[in-house]
Amino acid sequence: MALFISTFVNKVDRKGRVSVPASFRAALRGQSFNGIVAFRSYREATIEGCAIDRMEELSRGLDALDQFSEEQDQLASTIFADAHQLAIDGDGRITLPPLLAEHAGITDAAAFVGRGATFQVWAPDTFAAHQEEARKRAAERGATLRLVPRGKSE
Amino acid sequence: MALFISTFVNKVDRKGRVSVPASFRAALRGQSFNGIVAFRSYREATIEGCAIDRMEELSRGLDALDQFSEEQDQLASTIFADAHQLAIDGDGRITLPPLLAEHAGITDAAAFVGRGATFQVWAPDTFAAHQEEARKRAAERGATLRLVPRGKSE
DNA sequence: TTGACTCCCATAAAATCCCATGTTAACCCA
DNA sequence: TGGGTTAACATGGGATTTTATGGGAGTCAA
Repeated sequence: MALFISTFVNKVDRKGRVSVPASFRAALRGQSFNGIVAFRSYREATIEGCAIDRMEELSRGLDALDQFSEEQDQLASTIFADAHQLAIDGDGRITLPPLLAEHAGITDAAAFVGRGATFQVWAPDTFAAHQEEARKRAAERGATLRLVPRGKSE
Repeated sequence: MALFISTFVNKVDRKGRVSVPASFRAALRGQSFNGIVAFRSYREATIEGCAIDRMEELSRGLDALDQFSEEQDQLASTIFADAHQLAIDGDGRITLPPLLAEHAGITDAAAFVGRGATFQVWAPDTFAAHQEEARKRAAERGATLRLVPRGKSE
């Protein structure tokens, strides 16, 4: 199982290219499409990213929601409509579409943030603030971590 | 199930490398990734370590939560964003990322402390103080370890 | 032609591999 | 049981490879 772990800050050059962290590339290896799928987060100023395989799962997840709910409808149009397939070039880089970069406020650097099965791409400053906030709340509710269900293999 | 037991103090060389205790390496053997996952403890001056399998379980646990809920978001950014994948080289060593080493106050030596399914990496001095403190409090409260009943799958 | 995009190459820094060595622990055998 | 031999481990240093990152040449379409 491929996991996206850790945070990497890479530079965006004047052509809009960024190196995808090597460990993320390793997690993406062996897929039908050598690249990532990216779409705007509808909640925050960040780009959501994942492997193409993941999109299929996400699609199944949407199907499980109430077909005619407003929420389902919004998610479907937000995610799939403006999702981009970004190919990884020979040097391990992708080119950020201006629309996405703008949404995240990314100009000269991008933070790739692992989240397990998915990852996010942030403007470094924005992410620092967001993470600080998340840490604070995690510390307040330290017990939350234990609520995550364990697998049977333990 | 992999078990991390006992405490080992190893030297950190000028490149930031440390030998992972042999018995810990044995516990890590046969996983999808030959290495450890490390992240800063948010309550103490130590590095938390575990096997990648454990992270995969966590990831599955996250998937069980609502994909775009705030809770899911918070956990993901606290756990995965902060974590580092540290590969074990041919000589059984890992390289400590400066950020983590700094958080734990580790400079020229590191104490690997087994905790069963996980372990911690401390600066030896800090750990000695911490352990002393823990013993004192355990004695005061007459703390006991209660055994968790086994599941059938084990 | 101009702009956007894709390859390809160059380079510096960092991560990784490889080998050598002293030391300790395990093993074997008479 | 004692002593010698091996094997495993921790640790240092050098060599090699990978990464991130910049720039230029070629391609295609409007």
